Amino acid sequence: MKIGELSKKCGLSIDTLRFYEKIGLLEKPLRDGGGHRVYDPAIMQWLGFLARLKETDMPLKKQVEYAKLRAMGNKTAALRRELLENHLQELLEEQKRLKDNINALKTKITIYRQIEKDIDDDNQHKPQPNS
Amino acid sequence: MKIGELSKKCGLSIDTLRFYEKIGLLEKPLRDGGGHRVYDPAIMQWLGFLARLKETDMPLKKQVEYAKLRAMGNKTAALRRELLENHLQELLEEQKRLKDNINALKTKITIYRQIEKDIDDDNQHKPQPNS
DNA sequence: CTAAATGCTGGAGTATGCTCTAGGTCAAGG
DNA sequence: CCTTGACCTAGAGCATACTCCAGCATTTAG
Repeated sequence: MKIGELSKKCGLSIDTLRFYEKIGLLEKPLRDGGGHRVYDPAIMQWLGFLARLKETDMPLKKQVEYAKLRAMGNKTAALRRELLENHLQELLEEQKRLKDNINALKTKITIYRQIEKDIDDDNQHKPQPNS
Repeated sequence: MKIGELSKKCGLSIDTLRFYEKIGLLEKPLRDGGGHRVYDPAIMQWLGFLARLKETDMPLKKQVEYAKLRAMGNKTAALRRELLENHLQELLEEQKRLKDNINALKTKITIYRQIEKDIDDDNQHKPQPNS
């Protein structure tokens, strides 16, 4: 699979794929006779996992850290698990913050509804000048 | 209240306060004889609200949009409510995504525990070379 | 065989959200 | 009076995560 095809399949731009390779998130793929990258289809699994990490806003640096451990094989499983557990902790805290913020926002919106209602009430008492 | 004091009270750096003023997130404060900014303590409420929006990753552009409406008075209450309701929608979606990602991460971590266990089991059968 | 499409590299550019610097001015204590 | 600390402006610089560009090589369809 060449880079254009992979790009279409995984939804990342060609530039992004090359960028990810440059920063060490993707292993350097084999090259064909003309020097073009040739990807093993198995890279899709990895890209899918990276997409998960990305969706949770894990910074690229941490993703790269993870990738480096992964490249070292099964013996780094414990370290990788720790890294993911730390990240999970952060996500759980984020979830808590998000809940709080959603509640605060709902309250604020309720207040706005009240303001709008008050204005309406006011208009009923004092009809507008142009009416 | 001068900028240094406000900075300490609200937790934003002096530079950030000036930056927020520049982009229109904070109204231009009065100045004293020497041209130094003098803030009304009421600004703390506004900064508190902005902190909420920031915590939910509302981009500064949107915050500025909100600030502009706010500066126009109560007649923009409905528009501001809409803006907040849109943002709330996004947060609810974010909450859903976060939940999914947390579950996926938990699964992944469980898999790692299994790998670690397998390695351990393996070591029991084939004691290490250096033992 | 050739033209269009695809790929290559290195490096510059972009957007966001600050953060820092240079080169001053202003205010308060010793 | 003079030093020190807080403040001022305009503009440069930084981290993150891409995104685009120039200029050239390779591949593929007709």
